[in-house]
Parts: sequence; structure tokens; C-alpha cells
Amino acid sequence: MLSKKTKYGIKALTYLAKSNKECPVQISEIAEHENISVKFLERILLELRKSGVLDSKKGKGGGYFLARIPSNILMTDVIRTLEGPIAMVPCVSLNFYKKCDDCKDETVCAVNKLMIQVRDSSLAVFKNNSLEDLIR
Amino acid sequence: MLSKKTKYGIKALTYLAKSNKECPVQISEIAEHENISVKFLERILLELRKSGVLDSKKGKGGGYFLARIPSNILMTDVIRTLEGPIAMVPCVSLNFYKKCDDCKDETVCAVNKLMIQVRDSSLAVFKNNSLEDLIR
DNA sequence: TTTCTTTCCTACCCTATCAGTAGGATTTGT
DNA sequence: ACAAATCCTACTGATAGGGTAGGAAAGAAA
Repeated sequence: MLSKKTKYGIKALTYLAKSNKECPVQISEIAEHENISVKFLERILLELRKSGVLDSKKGKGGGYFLARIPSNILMTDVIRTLEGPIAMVPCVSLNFYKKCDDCKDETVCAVNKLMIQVRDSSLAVFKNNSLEDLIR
Repeated sequence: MLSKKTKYGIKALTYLAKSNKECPVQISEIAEHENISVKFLERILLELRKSGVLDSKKGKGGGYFLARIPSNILMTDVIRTLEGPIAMVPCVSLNFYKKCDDCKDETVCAVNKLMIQVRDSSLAVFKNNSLEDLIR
């Protein structure tokens, strides 16, 4: 299951991408338009800022805005930041690899063989979709 | 994340597919070879039997065996039985569709648009992999 | 300098699900 | 009758998801 965190994150990003104003957008405005709890969204946007997808401005007139143009924000960035590894099992993860303790030989493991294919096909989708692709 | 239930289920199925004996295989034998808790595996195999992937024989000399030949057992069956819906969000699920309550218009929702692609690519992988493909 | 507005940050809470366990009921072969 | 196996229900402990509370810090404007 996709977590609500990731779901809300993507929705917030599309909102920011669509509001092509120059000025930053406040959390409360996004939350209201997308039906998201303000405090929860606050934490989500903070994570996206720390990972370099978003940038922010404090104080009056402050808010959040995209750190790059939409065509430069890939879904791989967003998913890895909010959802974690794209692979369904650590033993096929490219960025977070970890050996299974119950598995003697990875090369003959059926789960491994299957999940490598799933990882590759999902990865292809996330790489092929930028924020710009999603708002069109 | 793939649940251990599904992971163990696939491992057990491959064990059964490889042991091409005619006689049923006992839970304890599978559990020992694949490093799985016996009681936990018991429940998993029961679910696979109820969904028609496995069949069983009770009493002395009993055990579990595949209900069909390996090439006829697709990963879609296994995943749907043990893991649940293949889609990451209910609003793109083919078998378990449910509308999002926070989403006004599905047709312009970026999450929907993205997750349909992910669902299709994952589904293709699961459909293309039978139990026979995985043990080769 | 004060005040207001915004993000930033930490800690907490509730609930559901996962992973596994316990214990017995049922069926079947010998 | 007995032993060996699956079948079935209920329980438990840990972890993660989803969200809340409350204030600290920073910046703009007065």
C-alpha cells in the first residue's frame, strides 16, 4: 500500500507545480485545497525540503515552492524520500540493499528473481514520470 | 514492503514444485528446509489451499501438494491471495476498487495517473511469471 | 524593538497490522 | 484404539502509520 504521506506529498507537489506564481505558497493553502491535515502536511513538506525537492521561505509572506522546474523533479526522488526503498524486499534494493537472513543462496531464490523484475518495472515508471508529466 | 507471509508462501510453493514426488509434503519438512516457523507456515499453506493453489491430505502420510502443474500457477494468484490487491492505492485496483474520499476528480489526480502505470507494470510481471518460471 | 506570521522541530498518542504462538478439534491411515 | 497429520480460533507482543500538541526560531513590517 502507498502511504498517505507519499500520496499527500505528490498531491502537494502537483498543487505547487500548477500554481505558477512566483511567490511561495503556504502550507495551510495547500492543505485546504487538497483536503490534508495541516500539521501532517507540514511534516511532509519538511521532508521534501530536506531532500532537496522543495525550498522554503520563513516569516510573513513565506511558504514553500519547488526547488527545481517540474520537468526536473522525477518521481523516483519523491518516492524514495517519502515512501523509502522502491524494491519490495531489501535483498533486491539498489539503494538500501540488505541480505535476507533466512535465505541461503540469493541466486536461486524465487522471491529474489521475481522481485528484481518488479523493482525494475516500477523503477522504469517512476523514472519516466516527472512532476510535469503528471500535471498535464 | 512484501510481507513475510507472501515471501514464505512463494518459498514454500517453489519447494513443493521442486520436490516432484507424488506423495504430499508435510508442513514441518517445508518449514525446516526454508527456515520458516512451522505454525506460521501452517496458516499460510491453509490460505493457499483455500484459494485453490494448493491441495492437502489429512492424517498419516498426509501433507500439501500443488493443485495444478507449476506452469499453471501464476504469481497473480499467489500475490492476490497472500498479499492482497496488487495496486498500491484502492482507486486504481481492478479487483478491489474503492474511491478515495479526499479526491474530488480521479481523472485529474496525479497519484491516480501514476499508480495506474505502476499497477499495469507490476501486473505484467506477475502475469508473466508462473511457478515454473521461478524454479528454472 | 516589538509584533505577527510563517516554517522548523521534538515529543507524544492511538490504532491497525504483522509476525508469531498456543492449544485444541478434526480427519485419516494402520 | 492410536498416532500423525491438517484444520481452526484466539491470543500476544512489537512495530509502523497517521495524526496531534506545543513551542522554538526566523524573517518581515510596523
